[in-house]
Amino acid sequence: MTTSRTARERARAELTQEIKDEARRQLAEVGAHGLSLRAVARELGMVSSAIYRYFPSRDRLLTDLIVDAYNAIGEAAEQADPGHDAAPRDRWLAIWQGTRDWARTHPHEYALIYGSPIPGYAAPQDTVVPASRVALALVKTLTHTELRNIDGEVPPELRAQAETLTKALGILAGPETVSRLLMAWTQLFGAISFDLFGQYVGSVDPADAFFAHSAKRMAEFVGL
Amino acid sequence: MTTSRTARERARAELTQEIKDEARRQLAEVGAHGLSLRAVARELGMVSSAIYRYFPSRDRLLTDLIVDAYNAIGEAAEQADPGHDAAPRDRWLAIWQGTRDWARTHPHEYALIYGSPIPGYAAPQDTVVPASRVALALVKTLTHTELRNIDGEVPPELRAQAETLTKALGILAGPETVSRLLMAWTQLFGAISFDLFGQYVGSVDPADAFFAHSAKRMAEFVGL
DNA sequence: CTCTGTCAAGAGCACTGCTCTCTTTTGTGC
DNA sequence: GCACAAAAGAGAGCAGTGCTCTTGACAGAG
Repeated sequence: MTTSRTARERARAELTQEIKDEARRQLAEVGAHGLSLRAVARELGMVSSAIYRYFPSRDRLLTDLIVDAYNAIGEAAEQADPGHDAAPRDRWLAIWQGTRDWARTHPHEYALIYGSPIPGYAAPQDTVVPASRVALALVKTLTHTELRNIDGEVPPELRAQAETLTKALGILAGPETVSRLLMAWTQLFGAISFDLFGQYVGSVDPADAFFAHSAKRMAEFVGL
Repeated sequence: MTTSRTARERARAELTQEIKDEARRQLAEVGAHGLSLRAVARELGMVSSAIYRYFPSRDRLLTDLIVDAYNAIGEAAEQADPGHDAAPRDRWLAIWQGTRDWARTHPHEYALIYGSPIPGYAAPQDTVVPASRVALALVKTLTHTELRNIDGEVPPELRAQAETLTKALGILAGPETVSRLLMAWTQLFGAISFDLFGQYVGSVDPADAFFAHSAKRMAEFVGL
C-alpha cells in the first residue's frame, strides 16, 4: 500500500525534522563550531551512528540548516514588507528593519549564513535561490513604482553584469541604479554583520540609530 | 646577569613567534576551523603539551593571530596609500584596492577577523585599536583637504555618537558626513566579505568592476 | 655543589566525526 | 499468516582533537 509506505516516509521525515530542530537549538547555544552530532543524538535519545541514517555528515546537516536559515531570514524580510499599499520608501525601510531584527534574534544562524563559510564549503548552487529572497523583497519594492533613474558612468564589465540582472529580475532600471541596488544590498548585510560581530564597538556601539539612518540614506541612494 | 636572562627570554620569544608563524601557515591551508595545536607542534618537532608553555589555549593563539591580522590588513591599507602628495580621491581609491587585495591574498586570515567571531569571543578591547587602522587610513585621506560638507537630518543619538567620533579623530566634519564615512567603511568590508564568502555568486561574480565602482561612488558619497 | 625555576616529554582523559558489523524492526509479496 | 528483504537502531572501534597532570632533564643563582 502507498499508505504504509507513506507512514515510513512520514516517520523518517519527522525524525529528520526533529534532528534539525535539535541541531538548531544547540546551534543557538553553542554556535556552529560547538555543534556536535553526538550531543544532538544524545538529546534525542538515540545513538550517534543512527544520525548518519538521516544525514551523511555533520557538514551536510549544517548545509541544510544554512538553507533553512536563508529561508527564515527571507521570510522575515517578506513578512516585514507592508505590501503594495504602502509607500515604496516605507516598504524599503520596513524590510531593512525586519531583516536586522531577525538577525539579532538569531545571531548564530545569521553567522552561519553571513559569516565565514563552513569548511566543507556549502554548495553554493543549493543556497543561491533562498539566499536571494531578501534582495528580491527589496527589489520588489521598486518594480511597481517609477524611481527616478540615475545616470552615471558604469564601466563595461559592470554594465554587462547589471544588464544580465535587469533581465533576470524584470526590473526597469539602468545599470547605475542596479549597481546602486547591489551596493545597498551589501550595505544592509555589511551593517548587520558589523553590528553582530562586534565591529562597531569602538564607534557606534548601539547601532540602532545608525542602522535606521543608513536605511534612509540608502533608499535615497538608489533613487527611492 | 641580565644577558643570560635575556637569552632565555629571547629563545622564548623566538619560539613563540615560530609557533605563530606555523599556525598562520596552517591557517592559510585549512582555515581557523581546521587549525590544530597538535599539528602545529608536530610540524615544529615538539610535543603538543609543550605548546601550552607559550599559549594557554587554542583560542588564545587564535586571538593573537587575530591581532596580527588586523595589523597586517591595516598595514596593507597604509602601504597602498600614495600619501599626502596625491589627490585625496586617489588616495581613497588606492586604500580601498589595497585593503581588498590583502583580503584576497589572505582569505582565511580575513575570515578570522571579519567572519563570524571565534566561539571564545576574542576580547574586543585588545583588538579595537588594531582593528581601526584601515578606517583611520581612510579618514586621514580627508583631514588635510576640505571636503564639501553635507547637510542632512541626523537623529539625536546618532548625532551624539558622530560628535564623539569627530572629537576622537580630530576631523572637521559634520554628523552627516561622519555617518556617511561609517557607511562607506561598512560598504568596504561588506563588499569584501560578500565577495570572499561567495555571496556575489549569482549576481556580480567577478566582483572587481563592481568593487572599483563602489569605491568611486562611496568617495562621492562622503563628499570627496 | 646544591637548590630552584623553566621547559619538554609522555601518558592519559573526555570528547569529536565517522565507519563498520550486528541485531531488531517494519512493511510487502506470496 | 508467513517468509523475506529493506530500513533503522545499537554498539564497538578508529583516528583525531584540546587540555591536564606527572615525570625527568637542564640551566642559572646562591
